[in-house]
Amino acid sequence: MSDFRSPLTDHLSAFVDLTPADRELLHAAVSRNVHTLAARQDIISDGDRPRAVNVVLEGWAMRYKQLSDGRRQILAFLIPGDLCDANVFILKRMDHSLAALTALRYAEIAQADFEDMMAASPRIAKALWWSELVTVSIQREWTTNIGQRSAYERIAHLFCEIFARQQAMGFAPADSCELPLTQLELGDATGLTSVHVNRTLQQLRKERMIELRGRRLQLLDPERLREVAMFSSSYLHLDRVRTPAR
Amino acid sequence: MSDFRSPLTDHLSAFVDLTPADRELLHAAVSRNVHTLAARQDIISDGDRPRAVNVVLEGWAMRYKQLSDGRRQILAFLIPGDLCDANVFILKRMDHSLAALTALRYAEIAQADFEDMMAASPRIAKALWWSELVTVSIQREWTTNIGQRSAYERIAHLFCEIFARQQAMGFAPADSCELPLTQLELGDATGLTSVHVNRTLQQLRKERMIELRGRRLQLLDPERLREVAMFSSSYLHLDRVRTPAR
DNA sequence: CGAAGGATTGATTAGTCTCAACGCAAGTGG
DNA sequence: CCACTTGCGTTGAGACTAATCAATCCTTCG
Repeated sequence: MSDFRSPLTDHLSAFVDLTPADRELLHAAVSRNVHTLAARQDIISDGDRPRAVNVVLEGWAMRYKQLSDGRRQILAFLIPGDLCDANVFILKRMDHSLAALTALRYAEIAQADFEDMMAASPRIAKALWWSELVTVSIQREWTTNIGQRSAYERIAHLFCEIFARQQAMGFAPADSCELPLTQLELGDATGLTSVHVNRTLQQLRKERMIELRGRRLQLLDPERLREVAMFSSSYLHLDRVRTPAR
Repeated sequence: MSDFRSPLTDHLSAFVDLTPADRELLHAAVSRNVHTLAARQDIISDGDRPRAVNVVLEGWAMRYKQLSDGRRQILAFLIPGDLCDANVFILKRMDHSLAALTALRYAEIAQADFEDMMAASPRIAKALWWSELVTVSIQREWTTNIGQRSAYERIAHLFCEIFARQQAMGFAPADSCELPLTQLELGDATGLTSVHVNRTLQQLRKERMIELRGRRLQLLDPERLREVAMFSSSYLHLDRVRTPAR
């Protein structure tokens, strides 16, 4: 029975085979200090001293930066299983904020627990670093997305990524996935206005590539979507390493 | 006499106090395997298997991504002392490329040496992670820069960053620094065409904020430049302020 | 001296933003 | 249960930023 599954173990399993002991460790770490938060509340704000490693358990969160004149850039979407900032302790202050996008459940892992866990299991340590490196890789892809692609390609690319990540976590049945974002949020993530996001979505719909109802994204033609987005999932590094689980 | 100074020790000293033993370790790591490369040559290409941690010793390098249709996004500029990708070994394939922008001297640190060094000195380990976290932080700022700022603000911001980083390393006398980049490269870094970069530079010049001759950038009015760029150096996490090079 | 890469300029166009209004659905308080 | 509010999506017109295309000019360098 109890095999200690959690979003975190599922997330890390995309990269390494965890032993039952690993799972137990991770489960414990993620159970000690669980919080809930309403949508739109900050988990931690720009300028704060980092307290802990946060792990999303339920709901979506985001990383964002606000310019002095109010413009906001969303830097990342965090879905269940995602970690925020392994090793943030090293930095004295947050240079951006984390906030709940939906009602959120998340766990805080204290610095000491985090370090103990990495010391206790080389597999966990490796998986955590993998997760961290993937985060950076995604950030680079976002820079490229915003810097080089047109609005149309950009939204298509974001959708491919969001779908691929949820699929990797095993919670994307068939060709659809959750998308609990407003058009304003999509705009702040892609460097577009919500008005233009709206028109771009209409075009994607008209061309029968996507359907968007409620908080669900339906990919009607994933192949063509990936093509117009020039999407290749390699930057997500979803290649499993099979280390003999002992 | 030999106090084992190198661009790498200078870089890491922006964050921690290194002991003489630390410096010696770092110096050794960076001396074992030094390469030179002509401008425009790849150090390592997208899709390659990561070999080693690279450290820039002389000249500038860049991190970039190329879309399938040829568009290129420059993701980062690397100056002497900068490390490329601590722990890349964990990933199987590069998801972007590294290339020399100018004639380049760089060192390769083998995986084993890198890990030994981190194990041998907690200060070095911490400093290396600091460096890694700052890299990510800069990447997030670039996303924000491209996503939210106008061409004018964007170029101004990039210049502020380039200047601040060189100043932190102690090789920016007064209000000027190196800028060995073509307008095309500036464009690929900021998501603009070289033509528009050219016009934006003219405006910055006309307004007496910068001067740009040869491969040098002169800040005529750093204060105002920072203001229009909405630049705050906090994301560089230069917690320790360097004393000017002697 | 000629070639080549880079910078500059001009004219035109495309893509995205701005502003402003309106529609619709869900939630709230009386 | 209705009137009101609020948040989000949609639409239109017009303005403006940045891209495109195409020369031309400079500089550097072999």
